[in-house]
Amino acid sequence: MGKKSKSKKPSTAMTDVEWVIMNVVWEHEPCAAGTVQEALAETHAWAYSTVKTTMDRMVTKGLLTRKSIRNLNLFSAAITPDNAKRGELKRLLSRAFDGALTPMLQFIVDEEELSAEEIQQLRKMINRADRKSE
Amino acid sequence: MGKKSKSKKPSTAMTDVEWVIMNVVWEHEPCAAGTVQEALAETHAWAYSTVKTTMDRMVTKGLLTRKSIRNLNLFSAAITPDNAKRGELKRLLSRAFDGALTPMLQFIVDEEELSAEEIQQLRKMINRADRKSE
DNA sequence: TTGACAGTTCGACAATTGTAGTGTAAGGTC
DNA sequence: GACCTTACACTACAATTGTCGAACTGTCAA
Repeated sequence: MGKKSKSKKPSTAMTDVEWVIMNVVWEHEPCAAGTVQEALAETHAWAYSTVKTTMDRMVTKGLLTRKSIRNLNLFSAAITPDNAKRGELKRLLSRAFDGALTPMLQFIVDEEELSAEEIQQLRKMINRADRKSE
Repeated sequence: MGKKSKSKKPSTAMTDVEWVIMNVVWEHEPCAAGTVQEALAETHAWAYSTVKTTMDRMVTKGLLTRKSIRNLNLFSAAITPDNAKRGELKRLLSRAFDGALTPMLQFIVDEEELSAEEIQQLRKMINRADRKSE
């Protein structure tokens, strides 16, 4: 079969806070809690312990993995960005669009008032996908 | 200006359970908690009080409105399906795609392996949107 | 009037989430 | 060796969420 075998893990749902942290981890992994906290200092004034606690919990949930070297904790993502996105998309799809993709696309196209440029790009994407799938 | 003035209310985020209930309310509003509970009996074995409590909380959150007649509570949605979808989409967008629409569309087109038919439909949507926006 | 019902209100409880303080162990610096 | 800085582990706590049971209250028919 030509299908890529994708997302096996249900990629546990993430809260907003977790997404914020996850995004930083993807960018810096493997990284310490302090690194993440500093990276977020501008946008989120979270105490070190807040970040750390959340990250520990994310390990428990299987969102991150931890590797301890001496007294240093290095965290890495346990799921890929694509996996996470896929999960999120799927959740949105089933909650709000009864699981059907086309209506969702319809909604976006109708509601989001795409700019001419966006439309252009989208058209290109489609052509590419089309060529690939035939 | 030509833009429709849309979504003013931030349409509070809804949990999964709330979405399930909301979907039923949209279909039956105005309706009693019992109606909702029955409608969901097949898919979710929730006790009446579970449904009722959740709906009461949704009123507090501004997701539903309540009108009491005697000892009957009739609930209605305080937000439209479109509003809710828009909110959800927006949240997804900012969490997972850094707020950018095109990358998200890109992701969907790439990852979701659209069928030839879906592609066809999408193409149609775009053409329509395109014509409208010029 | 008395049930049988449908619907209501209240309170409860465990789990999860958002947020952070505190005390402690490890490592580098003079 | 005495210190200071880091990063850690542990604990805490209020708010929100998912789930109900129990007890109370209108209604309507026998």
